[in-house]
Amino acid sequence: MNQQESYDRLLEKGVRPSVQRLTIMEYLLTHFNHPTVEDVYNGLVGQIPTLSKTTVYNTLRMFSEHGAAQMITIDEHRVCYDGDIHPHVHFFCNHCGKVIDFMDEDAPKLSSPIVINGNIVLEEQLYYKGICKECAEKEGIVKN
Amino acid sequence: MNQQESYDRLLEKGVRPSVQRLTIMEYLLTHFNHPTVEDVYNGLVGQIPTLSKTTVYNTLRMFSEHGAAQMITIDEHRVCYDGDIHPHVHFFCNHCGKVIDFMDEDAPKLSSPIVINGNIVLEEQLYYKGICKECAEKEGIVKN
DNA sequence: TTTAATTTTGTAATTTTTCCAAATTTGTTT
DNA sequence: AAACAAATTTGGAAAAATTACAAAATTAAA
Repeated sequence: MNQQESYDRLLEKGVRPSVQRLTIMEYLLTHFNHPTVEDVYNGLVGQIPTLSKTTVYNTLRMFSEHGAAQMITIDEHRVCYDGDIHPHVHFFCNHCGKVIDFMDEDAPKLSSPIVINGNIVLEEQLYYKGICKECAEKEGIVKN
Repeated sequence: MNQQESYDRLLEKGVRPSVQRLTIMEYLLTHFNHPTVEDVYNGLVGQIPTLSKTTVYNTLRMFSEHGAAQMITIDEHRVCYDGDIHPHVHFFCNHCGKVIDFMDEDAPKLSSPIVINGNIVLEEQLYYKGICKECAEKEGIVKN
């Protein structure tokens, strides 16, 4: 499916490909539900039985360092990742812990590294927190 | 010092005051360096020798739920808190892990809860990541 | 096809955070 | 102020997430 795309993404971002790295990237490019390390591991250990959780940790962190994926730390409990590296806003539901994309909202887009008071800005993120539609309906909060 | 201010903040945000809560709020209002639970605990255990770390965890989380403090989760390792609840941008240094305020930058300000696609937005945060001035100079990256 | 370099693995350790029941404190009513 | 109820705090133990690290496996280079 997204093998080629995964490969391209790694090369483009200066990440040397390997079986594990390609597979993990492919997972990100077919699962845009902001998976955690646990999710990625569980999703791939059937395919790569020897896969180590450490590898998933290292690889995802490395992807984010190379800009090949986005690290999302809104949830105080777990880090999750996003294969979509276009600027977009994230919404975190305080009730169910789900992260959803707000594509249509204005997201800050950093064209190139900027310097503010001597501090080098490499990345910016905007997120919202609140109660998602499903939870709001379930809880009977029902706001429109 | 900030006793009165601490007291007012708690009342204003609907948090029932107690010795521990007042002391913790006072700590936040005199230490704007984005302290972690650990920092707050260490800073106060001299004053309140029986202070429990659990209390600090519970209290800070509760403050943020009541809007009496901001919870910051940029650092994947530890949550930190900000007694400054005015909208402002945070900058996180990838090298030293420090969080600094960017007061002059445009921060998104949520006037009242808004609803996007049925999702209720209660809070929004914008942050930058990069390399702080000190680290940049130390590392010889020196960009201007 | 050796040798070197990189990557992966797996276990153990560390760190952060939560759980929970007992103890304490606070507030209320008499 | 004494007794009672409610809320808060405490501390130790447990859970969850993440990292360290050295050995094993894989890949690249010579």
